[in-house]
Parts: sequence; C-alpha cells; structure tokens
Amino acid sequence: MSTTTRSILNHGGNLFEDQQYVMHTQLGFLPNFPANLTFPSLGCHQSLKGFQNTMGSPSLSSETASTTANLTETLFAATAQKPRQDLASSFGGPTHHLLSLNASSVLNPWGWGEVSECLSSKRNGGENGHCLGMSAMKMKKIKGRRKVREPRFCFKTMSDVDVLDDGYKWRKYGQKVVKNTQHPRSYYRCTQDNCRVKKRVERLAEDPRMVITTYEGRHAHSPSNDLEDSQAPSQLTDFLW
DNA sequence: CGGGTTTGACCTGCGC
DNA sequence: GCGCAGGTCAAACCCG
Repeated sequence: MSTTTRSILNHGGNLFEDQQYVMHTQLGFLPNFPANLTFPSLGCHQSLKGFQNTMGSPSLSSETASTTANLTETLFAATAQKPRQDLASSFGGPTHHLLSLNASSVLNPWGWGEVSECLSSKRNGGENGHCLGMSAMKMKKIKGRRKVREPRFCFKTMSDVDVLDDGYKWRKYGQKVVKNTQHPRSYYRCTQDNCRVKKRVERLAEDPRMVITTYEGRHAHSPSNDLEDSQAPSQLTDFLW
C-alpha cells in the first residue's frame, strides 16, 4: 500500500467511495442528477485542484483540508445533495462549511464560459500549463456557429493507472500524440447503446503522475451492474493505486 | 468468435 | 489555398 493510500485510509477511509460519489455527482451519473447541470463559482478546475492536493499529499494539512472542504462544498452544491457528515469530518473540515452554501451558488449555471476558462488555462497563463482539448478561441467560434457541444468536465487525479474506474464501461477508439507532450492522449466512448458520452485521458506533461480526464456529455443510463462491479474490494485497491 | 485495443488514414477546423 | 493539429474512423490485430 502506498503512502498516499495509507494517508487516505487514515483520514476516514472512505475516499474511494466519496471520490466515486464525486465523479457521479459531477457527471450526472446519479439517477436524480439535475438535467441542467450547475456548479458554483468555485469551478471544476479549482475544485479538482483541491482534490488533487488532497490525494497527493502524504498528510492532510489544514490548508488542504480547507481546500477539500471547499471542493466538497462545490460538489454537494452541484446536486443539492445532503452533505456527508463522515466526509466532512474525515477531512477535518467543519461541517457547517458544507452546509453554508447559498442558493445562488446552487443555481449558478456552469456554462461554457467557465468551461472555456478551465480548458484554456495554458493560453491564459494558468499554472497547470496545459490545455485540455479545445482552446477558448476555438470554442468561441464553435459557439458562434451555434454548434451544440456536450458539456465537458475535466479534472486531475494522481494515479498510476490511466483509466479510472468510474463505474461505466468504456471502449477505446483512438489514441493521439498531442504536440509538445510526452504522453499520448487516449479517446474513449461509453459502450452503452445510445450513450454518446466520451472521455479523454492523458497524463500531465509536467507531472506524469497526474492523470487528466475530460468527460464530454452525460450518461443516459445508470452505471447499474458496472457500478456494482467497480465497488468490489479488489477494484477499489486498483483504483487507489 | 466476440469484444476490446492498436494504429495509420482520414476528416475537420483554424491560422497564416 | 495550404499546412498543422486535434479528433475520429476502421481495418487489423489481440485475447479470453
């Protein structure tokens, strides 16, 4: 067991479950996920940056705990779900942080503007120095043509495995070496019929330990059997490196 | 044999 | 129009 894994287990031991919950929450995997996805102003990119900090740190400092609390806040806000007490306490974050969301945050739509901001961090001098997929300018043009695109969500995860088990079954349909990167980008599609959700997986050039996952679209089905399988103990270990 | 992966070719959009 | 780069296709291949 890695140091990171021990760290996670020492801080509640429920991180996988919560991470899975997080992913499901973000991507519309939950059956009651609102049709109009909303995110508070914290934004996906910053949220998962906080998550990454938590995952990557050998021990949870007050700062990362606070960040994680914000992240949790964000994610619960997205679905207006009741926050999990165990998660809040495990991260050392005051529970009231999770409950202090105002309605405007919940109702604040996470539109293309924020997606663009997230994806164009390189162009805008973002600290991560990588651009996930389409540039802001490109998307602007597409938007101008009213070309409808599925919502996208991106996040970083420190992992040895490229493809994180999110409860769904994916089929790889392409791989491409992106310019100025050492690692190829892989393209996946959901294998479910009538489900057009796609995801891209690549590793961060600056830190190959970090996996960048970008989801596009929303599942029109539940994880069902796949999710049950993914929650088997053996696969939990795989997921948590 | 069916399902998944690999990989070169092809398509599309954008900048010049 | 051309070249470049990202994204997708699909035939070949692999594996259980």
